[in-house]
Amino acid sequence: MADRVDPVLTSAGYLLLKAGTQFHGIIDDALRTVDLTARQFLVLTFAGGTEPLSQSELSQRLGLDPTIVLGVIDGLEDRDAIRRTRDPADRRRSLIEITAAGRRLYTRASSAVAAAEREFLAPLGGADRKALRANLLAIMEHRLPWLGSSDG
Amino acid sequence: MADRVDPVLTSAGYLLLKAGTQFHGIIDDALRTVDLTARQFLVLTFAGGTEPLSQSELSQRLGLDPTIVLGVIDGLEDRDAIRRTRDPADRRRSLIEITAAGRRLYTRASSAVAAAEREFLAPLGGADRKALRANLLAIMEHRLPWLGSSDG
DNA sequence: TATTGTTATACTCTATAACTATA
DNA sequence: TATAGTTATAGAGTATAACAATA
Repeated sequence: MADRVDPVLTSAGYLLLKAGTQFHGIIDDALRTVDLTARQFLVLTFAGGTEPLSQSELSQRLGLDPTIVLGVIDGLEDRDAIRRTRDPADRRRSLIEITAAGRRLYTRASSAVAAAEREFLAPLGGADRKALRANLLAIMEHRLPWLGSSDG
Repeated sequence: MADRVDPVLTSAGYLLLKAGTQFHGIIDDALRTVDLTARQFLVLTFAGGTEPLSQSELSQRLGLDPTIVLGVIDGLEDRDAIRRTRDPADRRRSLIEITAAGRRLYTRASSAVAAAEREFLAPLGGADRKALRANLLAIMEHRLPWLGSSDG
């Protein structure tokens, strides 16, 4: 099958590209029900982590320009989902923490995202889903160093 | 490992998102050696297919606005990589065909892309690479209908 | 002198609407 | 009347550079 189609169009790389952009659109749609963008959702995810992050750390992990992160943070702060606190140890840095309201929002948002992911991966059986995740993790682990594969 | 990281950040969906955007950057870099963008490369790929496509068909397959496709086509035509021909059966449509020079360019470009893909997938062994591609194909097949899984 | 966060500005990219020609 | 392609324009999104506060 698909013999008359250019091999590029069935390559892992091309499919990865298309899967990424399509899934991005899908979670944006799913998150619209809680009035969040994918980008805001990710900021909220990082803000809910164990250690508070500064804005510059956040921009590194998101792979976004600091000036863009700024706007996202402003929006989430206006909605009382996150809070800025000056770092006492270095008063230049502002630490981003999630609020109680932000946590409630995040709970609703992440269940919407999880549902969208389930639907997106529906063509795969359980074993294949697991294999896909493991393979993606193997590829991306060293590109997302803060996943912290082995530091105490 | 990674127990202190939010489950969202190790989910298949999130990894897919990051893999997609990072790989996009990687092929843009790789294609810079032949002075092409990822988008131009894909247009060239479709233009080199068995049947000539119109601009509107092209925009459907690329998932891009027709006005954007227009600009890409203009650029590739200026470089004599593709050629516009009026469809004799419907003189409103302009069919996009690849030229001989375009084919030479495509050959160089696709080997650059293939090398980038090999490097990107390097953490995976042969069996895992095959599994990844098969899983992505299973997910995307019905979302990329022109892959034509079974039409004569 | 370097860095964090911020603001203001310019630039690129994308989408919208209007137009021509074909059907 | 509807569609393919084109053009012009407006809008969103992004990056660049300059500034204030802190180190």
